[in-house]
Amino acid sequence: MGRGKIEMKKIENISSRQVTFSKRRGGLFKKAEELSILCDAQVGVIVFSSTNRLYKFASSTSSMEKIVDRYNSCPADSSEHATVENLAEPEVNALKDEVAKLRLVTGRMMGKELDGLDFKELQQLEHQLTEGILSVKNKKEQVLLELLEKSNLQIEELGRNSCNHYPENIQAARKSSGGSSTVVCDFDREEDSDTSLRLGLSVATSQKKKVPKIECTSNSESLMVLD
Amino acid sequence: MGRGKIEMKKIENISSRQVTFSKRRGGLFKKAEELSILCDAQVGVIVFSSTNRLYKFASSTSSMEKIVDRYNSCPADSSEHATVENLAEPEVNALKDEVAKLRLVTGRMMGKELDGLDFKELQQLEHQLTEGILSVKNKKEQVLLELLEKSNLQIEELGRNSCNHYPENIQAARKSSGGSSTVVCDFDREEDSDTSLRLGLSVATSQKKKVPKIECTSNSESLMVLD
DNA sequence: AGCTATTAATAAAT
DNA sequence: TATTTATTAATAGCT
Repeated sequence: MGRGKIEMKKIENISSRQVTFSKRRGGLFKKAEELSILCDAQVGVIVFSSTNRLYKFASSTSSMEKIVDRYNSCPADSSEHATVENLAEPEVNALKDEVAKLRLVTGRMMGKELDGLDFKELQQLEHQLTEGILSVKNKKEQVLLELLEKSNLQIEELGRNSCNHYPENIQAARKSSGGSSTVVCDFDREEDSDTSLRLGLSVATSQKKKVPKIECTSNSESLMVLD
Repeated sequence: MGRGKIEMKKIENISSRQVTFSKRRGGLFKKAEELSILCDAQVGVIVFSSTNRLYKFASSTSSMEKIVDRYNSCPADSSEHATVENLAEPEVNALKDEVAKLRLVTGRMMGKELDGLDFKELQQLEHQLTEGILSVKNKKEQVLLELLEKSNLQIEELGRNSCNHYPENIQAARKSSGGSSTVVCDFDREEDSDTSLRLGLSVATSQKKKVPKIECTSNSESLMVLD
């Protein structure tokens, strides 16, 4: 597409290589922008020249940081290189679509990828989150009450085994365990190793890739891990 | 560069948008590869389709991970090859696992499947949801302010075109558009055809395919401005 | 998925 | 380095 074809190999003449680099870089970024506009896609392009200089493009509604974050939160991709395509398997495609959709949902619930949502959709999302919080708070209360009950039984047990020391405390504890009395505690301090992993909430704050196998608190093997 | 020019704006017809997406994505990746070969550059391209699927290209002597790492720490060099990507058959199983995990996560964020979480995990989940809500609220505010700005420009325009009727209203509107005045509206009524689709919140069902094209933005007749 | 008429990108020249 | 122009390359609309 010029005065003649050129071989697809590194251009040895340095100055013409630099000229071609400038032109084609511009062309590539233009193509990237057109793709993002025409097809409503989020596109990021990173180029390091042979002189180690950085050039980048990010589609206008986004930023390279956002795109890289999103990329980092998508470890299992379809990875179609310029070689063989495995574009068959409708089942696989359906699964990939499902994964992409679910990723988007979790991302949005964590407050990411909100661009492009209109007001009503944001309102609905907020409503969803509010309901989620309510359920979580109720569950927390339930868990706490169960813990309290267990503790009180233990106390009662101990008290019984040690010849009735502190009978009045047992009574007080027992009383509070049943009703809807206000429960206060200080679980909020987050020494925080990485519960998010065990919770399955891998937020992908940029360049997390390694999973350093962190053990945190209690037991609950029933949790799933997003890795 | 086809049978005719096309406007540079989002292609509304879904199937032709998908066709164009495929073709141009291929073209973009090809251009990226040519640039990397001809000019000895390191090139990475990340594309998220409007259906939220990830596609990427990394120049053959590199990998996206390396490129992103290099991007994240810019003043660095290094330019040697690395790992190759290979996709296997148990890919399907991996995808199924992924879907299951993501379903669990979204379910939990919507307040379901909370059994088995301990107190600390619930606390963390609640924290996550709270942050999500905060982001959503901020986004909502931003969207509203943009709508308000648009409305006020429109009002100003109308006022100008109709020989200065109601000049005092124009002033009031103009005044409120700049600051952080409280904005109240009633978007909550949900005649709702299927916002969940565009929101990406249709989690469990998965067999929805139609996209009913909901328009809710811009016109903003339902916005009310106080003070 | 393939097939052309066209437009767009660009190699070489200036 | 910017502009011009002859060619090749990409692709929009069809099928």
